[in-house]
Amino acid sequence: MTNRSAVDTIKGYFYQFDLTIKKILELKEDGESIIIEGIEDIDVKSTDEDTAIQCKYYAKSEYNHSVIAKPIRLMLTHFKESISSSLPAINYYLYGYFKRGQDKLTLPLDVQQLKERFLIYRKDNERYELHNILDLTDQELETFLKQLTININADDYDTQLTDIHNSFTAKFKCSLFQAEHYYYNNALQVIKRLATSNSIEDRTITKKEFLDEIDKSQLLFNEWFHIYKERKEINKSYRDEYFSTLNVSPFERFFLIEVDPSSYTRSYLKELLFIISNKWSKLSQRERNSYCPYVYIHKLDYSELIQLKGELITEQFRVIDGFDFSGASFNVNSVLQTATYHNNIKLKILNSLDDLILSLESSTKTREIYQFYLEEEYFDYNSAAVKHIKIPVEEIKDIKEII
DNA sequence: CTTCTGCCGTGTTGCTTCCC
DNA sequence: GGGAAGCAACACGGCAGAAG
Repeated sequence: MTNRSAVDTIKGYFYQFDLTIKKILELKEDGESIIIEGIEDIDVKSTDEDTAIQCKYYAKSEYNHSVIAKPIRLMLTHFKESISSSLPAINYYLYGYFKRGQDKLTLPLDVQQLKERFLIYRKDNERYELHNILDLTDQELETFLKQLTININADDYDTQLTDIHNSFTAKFKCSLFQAEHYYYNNALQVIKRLATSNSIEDRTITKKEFLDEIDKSQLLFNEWFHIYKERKEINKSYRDEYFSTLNVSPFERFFLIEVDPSSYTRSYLKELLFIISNKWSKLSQRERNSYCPYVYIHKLDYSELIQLKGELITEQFRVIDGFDFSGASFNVNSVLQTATYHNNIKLKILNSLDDLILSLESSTKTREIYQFYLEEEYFDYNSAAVKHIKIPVEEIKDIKEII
């Protein structure tokens, strides 16, 4: 039970991030903006008005006046400050999710109810009346009520999240998978950067800036996305999306794998190569279109690559790399030769990105690139004819779970 | 309905280390 | 030796749920 509250607190945070994303998407004009943690949790600056939004997520508790009383008093305090220094009026929006008890609050509020339920409170056995402390007239409280919106029937966590995913599919004309793994993931990345910035300017973003920033093929490693979704689930959804076709077509598949030199072990990589070869080649005698996959290993030491290939050959696992004899230069036709039952080529290893590009350009078959990267993408191949899937992973182990 | 609890992030304080 | 920079320990406050 030690981390019980932590999990719920994190869910509360995510609820707030999601609401932020939702509010940005709801902005009408490209130039309108939001501020994270400005006056309240989220401040919306649209052309005609400003709204300070306070967000509460109580997954397991019941609504009570006292729960939202504090935020309302904070809002009233801000209201008082803004009228006494004659700042422009802003709207206040209290957005909350509760398990039950919403019927305790009847809207709209009148001044008397506002005082009784929210402004009169006790602390350390002392009775306080905030409207008197702040010296506000009933007329002013009336104005405050006009600027205040309370919504305690907010969407629950999952509904709100599904909502956002759907907005992304509509806006970017993409699949639900892409909405979640690309746009939502990138959106979290942007929100995270804003939320952890110090200055108000850095916590501000316009709708246009936001949309431009999340609409990139580059997908960065994002620890928040990994909190939101367990690594295993992420791997499974990648697997379901890209690697679960039953009838594997005889395409030229290029697997790009990045190793982390600090944690590299040869046996682990070899195991992965065996898995790739096994799953993505067809070399039976009766197969008319036999084939095997290509592999390029990023950041692997050159001498280590030679030793690795040597070991594979010793173990009767036939690999080719386009170099036919000692001293030869890279022969693209050699590496492109069809793998068959008879020549028993199980894997084609490309030694460099240059060899990879040459092979991609010279092949006339259907080509697919699967790039697995740790922190940053390392290969771009812009061709409408070639499917290029980029998948961020944390370690080689993840690739095994995905393919 | 209020108070308590565990957790987290942040700000403060006072000390050490480093460089001039 | 003095001042600036860095760092660890600590306290504090906010959060949501649970207990009282």
